[in-house]
Amino acid sequence: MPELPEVEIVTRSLNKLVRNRRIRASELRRERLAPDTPPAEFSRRIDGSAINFVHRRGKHLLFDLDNGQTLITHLRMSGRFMLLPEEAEYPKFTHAAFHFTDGSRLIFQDQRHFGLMKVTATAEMYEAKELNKLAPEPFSDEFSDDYLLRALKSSKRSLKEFLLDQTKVCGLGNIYASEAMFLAGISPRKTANSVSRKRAAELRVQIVEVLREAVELGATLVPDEVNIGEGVYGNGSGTSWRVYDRESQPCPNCESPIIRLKQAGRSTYFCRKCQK
DNA sequence: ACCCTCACCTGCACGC
DNA sequence: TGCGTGCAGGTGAGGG
Repeated sequence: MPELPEVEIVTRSLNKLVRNRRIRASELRRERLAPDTPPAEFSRRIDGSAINFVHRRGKHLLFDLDNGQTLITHLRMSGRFMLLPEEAEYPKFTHAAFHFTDGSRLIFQDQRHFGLMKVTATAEMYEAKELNKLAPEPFSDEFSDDYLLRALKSSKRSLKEFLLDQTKVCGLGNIYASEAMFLAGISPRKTANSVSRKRAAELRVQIVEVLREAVELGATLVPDEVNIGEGVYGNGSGTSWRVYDRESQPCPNCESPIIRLKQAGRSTYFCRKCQK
């Protein structure tokens, strides 16, 4: 389910729901969920600790524990956390479970099995391969016009592919990449290094804006306390995208039909008239 | 570097 | 009803 805004909402929800709860026992039920942390080690590094704080880096969720360890999680396409009462059965595709001392359980459920976890020392977590190459956070000062322009100039790929590269811009996925390019009026087919300084500045503004808007919409939803982050995409009430998933529908600006194309095997949506 | 395809999985919507 | 096809919000690997 995740691009940056959804992960941000999940992070906030988890902080409200499980911060300070103590994990009596953890269960890595599917080993390949955490290829770098075998089940016995997984439990040894987690069990008995309390969750100090949950934060986010790019699309990764980070659970800081009070024993100096951090659980790094990526939801990929279909991963989700659920907070289950003591008596509830595990849903299908439950790949990890965290049993709290109060009897409740946080479980990680992932139909498509793409999600990933890893336990690392908190002090070293930003050196982990999952995090050490990520681009600056879009909401930080580091994500400046100069940064983006320089990154763009370093790449000959299409702008769409550039925006999906988490080492160049982090947090965008297939939906918000299309949305940001539409708002900035730039064609997804343009080469990254052909974007002018002026348009790069506009693109930066729109990337931040599209993400900020989505976080805000997500934050207005009544949180589902079992299925954490449920309904966050499309602000819970059907799609609200301007161009994404709107092939052949009228452009919100000029009414000409939205085009769908394939780039690197993935759908891109844009308006031929408004995006040059 | 780049580009492309495939792989990892399941489920759903569609057309026949 | 069933069956095949293509698609899905993410990424990493491997080959050219």
